[in-house]
Amino acid sequence: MNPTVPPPDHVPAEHPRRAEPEYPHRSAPDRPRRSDATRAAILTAARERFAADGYERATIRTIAADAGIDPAMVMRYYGSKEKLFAAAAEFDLRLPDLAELPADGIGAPLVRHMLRRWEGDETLFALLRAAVSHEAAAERMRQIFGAQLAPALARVCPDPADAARRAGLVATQMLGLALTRYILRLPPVVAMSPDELATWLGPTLDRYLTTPEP
Amino acid sequence: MNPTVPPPDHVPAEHPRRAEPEYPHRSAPDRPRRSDATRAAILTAARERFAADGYERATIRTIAADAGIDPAMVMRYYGSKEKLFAAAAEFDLRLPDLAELPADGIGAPLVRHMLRRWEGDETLFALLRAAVSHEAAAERMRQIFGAQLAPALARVCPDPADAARRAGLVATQMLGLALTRYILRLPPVVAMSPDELATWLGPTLDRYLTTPEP
DNA sequence: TATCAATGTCAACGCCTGTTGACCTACACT
DNA sequence: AGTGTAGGTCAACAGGCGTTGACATTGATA
Repeated sequence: MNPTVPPPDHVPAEHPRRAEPEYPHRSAPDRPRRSDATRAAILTAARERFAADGYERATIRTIAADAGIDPAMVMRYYGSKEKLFAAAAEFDLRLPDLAELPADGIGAPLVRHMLRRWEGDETLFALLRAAVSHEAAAERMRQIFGAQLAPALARVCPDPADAARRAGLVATQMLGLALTRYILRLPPVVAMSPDELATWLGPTLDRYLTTPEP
Repeated sequence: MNPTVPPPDHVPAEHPRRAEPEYPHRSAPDRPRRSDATRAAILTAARERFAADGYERATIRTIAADAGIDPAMVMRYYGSKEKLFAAAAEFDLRLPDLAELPADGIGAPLVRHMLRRWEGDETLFALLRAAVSHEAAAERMRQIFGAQLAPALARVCPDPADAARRAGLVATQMLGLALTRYILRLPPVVAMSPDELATWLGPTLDRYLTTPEP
């Protein structure tokens, strides 16, 4: 034993093994990496699998197989299944500026926008399927609600004080639509066209947003 | 070899091993069995676990442990995890006769009834959590919709021809409420009282049920 | 060209799962 | 009293899971 070694009162640090190198010799840390294609393929496959199968049935192995790479690469680039999901479940509702719409007719366009968003991006499937039995995913949904939907709706609420409650009411209807149409696939809800749905649900949303406190 | 034995061209039947004995010597096949308490304990534990964890995270082993018995008993009495879920997910909405209510005020009582039903019986939690990533459970939800909700609502629809569509619209709102309040736990929705929710959502349901085709 | 980190491959680990078969125990009937 | 069967226990199986470590290959930099 060499008595000159530093005393062991320091933490052995994170011991990052071979996780996610830091590129210390590069000037721009966000420069494109040679592995970007692989990372993207993993993320795409992950979204597909999480969307189709939910969190627990989607496995690292099948995701890797879909992406045409080794399961170990998934661990290398994303650390764990949990973190892979967190990366795959990033989502932007892309809500338009609702103040530009006629104040009493926001509902129908909003329904149409959400239907397009659901049908064009499977990330929301992945999120909802996972959120139902996975607390981290549920937290992510609450976050999207609080950071994206609620603020956008607050701009068109007559009384900003209870804007959160009104946004919550809107969420019950919008998420219920997605659940019954895309996940449970209740036949009558599947059969209706986006325009029909907008016509029926639009006034509901308008009432939740603008009707004075009952 | 006895040549009088029947020729072997018959199917060896189901080969039920030791599954679910038939009680051939008893007169009443549905007489109470000595194992009824165990069966009930299994079913109760199964509902709790399926409700809390969803289909895949709920394991036969933990369910058996909750019930204080051996995992093999679960297999003996219910055959497989799939069949255990099918047994645990039996559900009756217990909808009242809606025709007895004032025709234009069905919505609010209906909301209150459904909230009571959700809070008093975890079976619906089990069903919804499982249905999102389990096709058999989704089919069960469609079945409850088609056999219980839709017929009850059809009795109060002005035009029975599109009663199914109106029931579908009601389902979007009711299931969306359950999803956001009990599963995702969106704070504003959790915070509202049953009466507040009935006041807000009641008119929505009334409109879906009674408004002329838009 | 030599070097070394980034990228990728392969095989295995420990754990947990649904399910099964062999084996006891205790009750209800004759 | 004796016997057959329902009820219950135990240990193991085969397979899948997330995850890891050792090793090979590639390509940009020096």
